[in-house]
Amino acid sequence: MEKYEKYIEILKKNGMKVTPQRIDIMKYLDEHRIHPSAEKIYSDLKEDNPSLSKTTVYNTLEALSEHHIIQILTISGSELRYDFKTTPHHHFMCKKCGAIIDIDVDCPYLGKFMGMGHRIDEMHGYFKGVCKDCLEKEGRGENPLKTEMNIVSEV
Amino acid sequence: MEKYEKYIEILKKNGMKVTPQRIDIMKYLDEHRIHPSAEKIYSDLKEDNPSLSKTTVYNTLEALSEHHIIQILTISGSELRYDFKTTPHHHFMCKKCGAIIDIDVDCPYLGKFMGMGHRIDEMHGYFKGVCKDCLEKEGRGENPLKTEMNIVSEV
DNA sequence: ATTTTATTTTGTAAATATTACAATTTGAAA
DNA sequence: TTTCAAATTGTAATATTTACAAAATAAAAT
Repeated sequence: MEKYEKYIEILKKNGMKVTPQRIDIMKYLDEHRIHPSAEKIYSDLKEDNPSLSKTTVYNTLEALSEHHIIQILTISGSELRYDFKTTPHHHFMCKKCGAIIDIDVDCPYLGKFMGMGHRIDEMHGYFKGVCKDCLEKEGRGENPLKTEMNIVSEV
Repeated sequence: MEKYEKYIEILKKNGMKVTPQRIDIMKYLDEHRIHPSAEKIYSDLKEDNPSLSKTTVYNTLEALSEHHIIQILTISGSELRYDFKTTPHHHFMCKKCGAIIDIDVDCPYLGKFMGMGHRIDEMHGYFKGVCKDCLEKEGRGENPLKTEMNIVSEV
């Protein structure tokens, strides 16, 4: 029960009720930094808590993201992914195996956009391609990115 | 009818069969740079071509993106958006009205990440927040939470 | 111009992800 | 301990996208 203090504290600090389900989901996201989908969170947690409802998973993820405790990633396009880390960083997704890798960089353009009059709440930097492991199995192939980008990428 | 030459040329160059539906969809995307959803493309084109099938829209968008003639945006999270422009650029999405605005910047991190051995095919820079127009309405207390996606401005 | 053939289009049905809703349960304040 | 707003649960509904097979068609071959 000591291990849960961290999540209880976060919930209380955000004025959210403390429930076992919320603690479980936060703990899962904290300890499984693979940017899981709601389905994966649900099916994994369901093993130890068979009464868990999928709606609870969705409700909880929604509540946590509204309080900026977690971050929603739209990188996949077919399902949302969830990230316990909310400080700005980029992601790379392998289109072969679906893995999502963290990339720690700071985006220099954030401030630039503020001057345009819009309010910026989120920043997402996504790269997609084929990861090193998948490349070794199938060969490197060709990079379909257009010209300007390839120049930048030769660095 | 001269206007279609551009799209016929692109299709032929990519070894794709030329069909009226494909021309219509490419023309629509080219002339409506609001990053529309499949549903919007379908319902708008359906007016002049009532026999158009939604499956054709999805099939065509899939084929066009496989040939890198168009780009798929995952920015929304609830639906895919399509962009006729395939050269790298960023996007800003207003969470109030759903508008997606182009932002022309080069990402300086692509090269850095390619050094790690992965193959990078796509780059997506997404910013999210509330656009200038919605902020002004919000200030006057006139912004209902549920708004229809309105037309997007371009930068 | 006609025939042929592989591809595309179309409509329906299915799959997948997410949300709505109402009844029950529960956390935490009184 | 009581109270009550909020959370959980299961089911149903919605939304987006994909699967599939029959009909139509673009483009190549004749």
